[in-house]
Amino acid sequence: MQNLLHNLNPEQLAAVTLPAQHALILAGAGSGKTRVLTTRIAWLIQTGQVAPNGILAVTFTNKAAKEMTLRLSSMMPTSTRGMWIGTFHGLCNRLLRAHHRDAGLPQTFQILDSSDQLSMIKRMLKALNVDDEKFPPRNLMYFINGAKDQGLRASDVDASDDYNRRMVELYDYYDNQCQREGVVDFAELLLRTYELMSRNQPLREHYQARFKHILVDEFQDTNNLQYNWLKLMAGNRGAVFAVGDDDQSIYAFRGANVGNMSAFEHEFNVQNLIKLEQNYRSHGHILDTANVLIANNTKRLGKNLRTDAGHGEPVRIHESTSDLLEAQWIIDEAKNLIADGALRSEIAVLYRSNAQSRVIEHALFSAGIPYKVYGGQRYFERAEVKSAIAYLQLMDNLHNDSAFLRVVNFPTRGIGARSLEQLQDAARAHNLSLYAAVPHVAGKAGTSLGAFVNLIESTRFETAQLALPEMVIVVLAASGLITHYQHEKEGADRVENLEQLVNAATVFVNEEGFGHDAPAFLGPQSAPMSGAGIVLDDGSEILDADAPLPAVMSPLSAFLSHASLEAGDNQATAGQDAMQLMTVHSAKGLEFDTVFITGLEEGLFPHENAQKEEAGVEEERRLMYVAITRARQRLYMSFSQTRMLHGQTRYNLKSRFFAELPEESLKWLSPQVQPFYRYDSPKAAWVDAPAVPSAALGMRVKDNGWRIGESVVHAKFGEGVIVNIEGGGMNARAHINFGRHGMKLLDLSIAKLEKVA
DNA sequence: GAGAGTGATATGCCT
DNA sequence: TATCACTCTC
Repeated sequence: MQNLLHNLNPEQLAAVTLPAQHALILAGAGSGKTRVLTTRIAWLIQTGQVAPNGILAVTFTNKAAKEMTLRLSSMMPTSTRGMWIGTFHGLCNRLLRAHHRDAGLPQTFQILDSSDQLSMIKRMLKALNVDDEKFPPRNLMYFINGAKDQGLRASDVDASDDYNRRMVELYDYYDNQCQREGVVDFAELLLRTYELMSRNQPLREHYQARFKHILVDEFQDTNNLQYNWLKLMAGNRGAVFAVGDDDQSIYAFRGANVGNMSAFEHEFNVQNLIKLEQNYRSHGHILDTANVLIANNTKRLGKNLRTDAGHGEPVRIHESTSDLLEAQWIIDEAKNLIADGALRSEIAVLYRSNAQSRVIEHALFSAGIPYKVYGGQRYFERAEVKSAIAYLQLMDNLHNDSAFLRVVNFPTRGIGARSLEQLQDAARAHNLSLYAAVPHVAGKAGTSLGAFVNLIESTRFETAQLALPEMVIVVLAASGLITHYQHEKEGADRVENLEQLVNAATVFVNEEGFGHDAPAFLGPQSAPMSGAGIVLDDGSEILDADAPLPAVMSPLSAFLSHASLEAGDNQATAGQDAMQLMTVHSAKGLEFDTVFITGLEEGLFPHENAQKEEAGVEEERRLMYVAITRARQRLYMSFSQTRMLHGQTRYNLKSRFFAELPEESLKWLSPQVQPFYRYDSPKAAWVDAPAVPSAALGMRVKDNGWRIGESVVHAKFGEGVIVNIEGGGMNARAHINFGRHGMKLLDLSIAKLEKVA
């Protein structure tokens, strides 16, 4: 025990040893949040306050859940079995499998990922003859997910006008279609579980009695449905231990509601609020920079990080004349660091949007420095893997129309659009799934479709007794996928990815505790009821979702869930020591010795789409805060006067955030850099910025004395950059980017502009 | 049914 | 600018 609590600072210790009541832990960046969370669990168990199966720990990502499990098992002599640690979606999946009947789902229901969902919506709109110009599939998807995230079914949504009424109808139709096919989207996993628990009292009480302690990671990222889900699971017995950082809330755009933190405090009458403000990650100047910046936000719960590490190096700021030179500077600087012994993997280059990575990648590539870009395509999202998965899905659930359509003619087997149209008509006419409607299609189309059905049937028969990995092998061959890609000229990688699926299945079966001989198909074996089950109103007893996985779902169903819920690593191929490139969003939760924050320009960071409302700018500021706090020892920030974006050169002002940083922690590296557009030194421009297109170099300068790219000051709008000049002489007018005041068109002979020295 | 051509479109992205 | 989804053509 002493061991366990050893080395905790007073705040951490206080948090870990709080009584069994609701608690809100404000955990700053680098303050040992995960440590507190895991130690709390270990402490609760070791002091005998709760049995492992009384613990429910919820995270957002699989990575976080794994990390937590890993740390716990190294911390505790007893195993972590019995505890529920997982993502919201993973836990809901488990509950829904165990209670699929009560939830109104088939045992083998399947999970749609976002792309499946979108194609499903497109298909539906086409079938309903809806104008997809007027109702873009993507918008409908956001509409549906947004509603579900609020806990609203179609019948709960208020539709004020015709357009929304139609959206609601489509939402309803979509839900029905999902139900017919036995598929659920991500939001549905949560909503369905929420509804199940609200409706079914014995079930609810069973789990409420069981989970005495509910711990939530990244609480600031919860949406309203997740918040209510937690409330429901806690009932009035469970103690909720919520850990989060309002200053790191950067996912409002996908429904996260920071307001849940203060709502939690009030609604749960939280008596225990603890702030973890001791930072173990960053040097002083870096931390000061973060603190001073975030203090500009008005809506905060209030928190200030401190460190025992010294000031360290100042935060270095670099200005360049073009994005190309910015990239070059990063490389020069990184080279020096590497020469001084820095690990490449400890150098991260962060940017606000993905489009910015290209220039940097190019420069790194030319310089021969290994690098990794985060955020690429993940394993289970690859087209060939999705197709293989679709065959498996179809075999597990013949009514999954999405899976059917994906593979019915892939590899091609002569089933064209016309045949499918007939099939879809037949399916609609008889209210059947596509698969079931095949016998209703006559003629040639019927024959070729029948052949496909035979293929699926015979493969099912052939694999009925096989274990999952063997089944995958058979399916890969029988489907013709392997052969198809073997004959394609660039198909070698794809064949390899497909073969990888067998490994993935093997690993999965072993890790999840299915016997490795367990037939993939076998439905759940009924687990012995030892009074541990849940007794329903009618006296019948059902499984606790805690029953061993094989009792809850077949290996195949489990594997398919896994493929949807964990699409795989988001990281580029691992391997050698390489520099790390990623967006600020994906850097959350990571840390590096050296961090470059690039593209700090008005319109980019803060992003122009966020500038309209104050809430948007505050979120951008939090994003900047996240970026800064990733750095341990060295932090660089850079911006560029010009940048190529969408094929156009943009002239940006430096980010407003610079004005919010503490000057004493900064070191401006390039005060001497002459802007290439300096009126009196056009020559220097060519030396500094060879990449800038001629139009930008003031070729259009007229006798009005102003040129494109020049910085100006306006009495009312402040500092700006001339982006374009129309006309000449007395009629000259200039488009000027005034950053937060936006783009203005000013008459040069009237507007009182001053040059920036 | 594959490949060329077109045109829209371009924050952030976990499950 | 570059990508992607989708349509058109042979």
